[in-house]
Amino acid sequence: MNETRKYKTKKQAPEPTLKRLPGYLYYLEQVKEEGIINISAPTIGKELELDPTQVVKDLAVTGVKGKPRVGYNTYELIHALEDFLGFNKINEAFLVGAGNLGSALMAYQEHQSLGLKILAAFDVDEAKIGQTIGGIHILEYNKLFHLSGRLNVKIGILTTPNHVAQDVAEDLVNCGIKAIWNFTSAKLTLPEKIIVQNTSMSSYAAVLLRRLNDSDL
Amino acid sequence: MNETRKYKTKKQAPEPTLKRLPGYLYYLEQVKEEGIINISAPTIGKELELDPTQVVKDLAVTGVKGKPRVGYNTYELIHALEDFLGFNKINEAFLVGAGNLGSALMAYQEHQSLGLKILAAFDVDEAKIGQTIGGIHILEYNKLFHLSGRLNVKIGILTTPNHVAQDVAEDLVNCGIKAIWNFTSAKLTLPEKIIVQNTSMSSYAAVLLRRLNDSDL
DNA sequence: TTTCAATAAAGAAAATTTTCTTTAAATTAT
DNA sequence: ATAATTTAAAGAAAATTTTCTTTATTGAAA
Repeated sequence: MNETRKYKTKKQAPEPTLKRLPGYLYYLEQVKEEGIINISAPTIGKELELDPTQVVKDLAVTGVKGKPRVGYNTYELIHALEDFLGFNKINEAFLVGAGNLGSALMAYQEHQSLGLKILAAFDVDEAKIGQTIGGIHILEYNKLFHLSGRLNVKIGILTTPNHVAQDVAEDLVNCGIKAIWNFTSAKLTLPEKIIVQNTSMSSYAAVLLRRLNDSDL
Repeated sequence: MNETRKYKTKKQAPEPTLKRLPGYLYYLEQVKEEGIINISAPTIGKELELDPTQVVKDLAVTGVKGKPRVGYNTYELIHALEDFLGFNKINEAFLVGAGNLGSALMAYQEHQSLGLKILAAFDVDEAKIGQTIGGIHILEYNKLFHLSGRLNVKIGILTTPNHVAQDVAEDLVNCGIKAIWNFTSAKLTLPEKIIVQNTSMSSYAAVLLRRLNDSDL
């Protein structure tokens, strides 16, 4: 038994579960549109091609209880999921690196449904500074340090070239950023407390291409 | 024992391994730049914060053999990885949905290092048709059917709105597409043989936001 | 040479995640 | 009311992935 963790030992949800949760949320929103009030785990599982017990276990992390013979309350479940994931509050973020991928993410409106609000973007390229993409201003990189002092932004979106990623990440940490969404290929070495979410396109491409090459001999 | 698979039972690499491989590749390219000819698994592991035996197991899928006391040949390993992942050949793709995310991916040059070549993009929006982004032409959606007859494109990149994703995916399959890189939130129901790689930003956001909310109580 | 140390490879163990079973609860039909 | 059926929840088993051990090979040093 871990004495130091006697309280607050709500063992955090496993990553595979977390990754599936937005899928449930998206599906449930469709279901709600159809006016369905209650939905069972087997029904959800059938639609999303998941084991029904897996669905039950996944949804259990939100704390919502389903009723036997009835299922879950659609509305309650949606809210619990949004709540659990933090999608229904405004999660402010800074973005660094307004290149192709960066400006894409700025323009990508869908972030809003994740409650993600990019307050400002930063770049060192004079040509980009002053521009506005998707309603987000691109500011001079150095402004990051001033702005972060006034605002309490916790999320940094990293879309710089790989070779400056580590330096920028360290700057972000010094600016009080708690979590970094890393879109670069660089392996970031940062204090343990910092949450790093690596989202490298190449990982996905790797799986896709390999499976494809596997399939045709 | 599975008699039907006596030959060709090169059990395919596990997905976690595949997802790590591009990381090795990126790191090894840096190492090569520094003129380092041989590198050991423990060294790689230290840099990438991975267990050394995990590194050995991961790299073993490429078939490259390392030498005790010496390590792997950097050059050989890079090529084996590129080969294994299919990054060093041209993987032609069509993209459907030239919205924010779609045009971002078109502009995103880094795909080239994955050997991914987007031959053309398709959209139904008159305003977008005829435009060129990142050197890729946006064509009328219906042209997809003509073009696919002449070309032998196997990869489809799906960046449409969610509500048309299923229909477009089916069209792509009918056009001979073998693998779909799905950036939408829709759950695609397609023939089993079709390889679907779901890459939903919201899954990543979910993990990031949850971990962040976990950390500050 | 001969010994020693570092390391890849192969196999075993541990941890994690998914799937399977059982149990209990709740609604509907008889 | 009562029984039957569906379903969530909890626990067990299985599968997968990661980490740990052991073994054997290779190059360097004595």
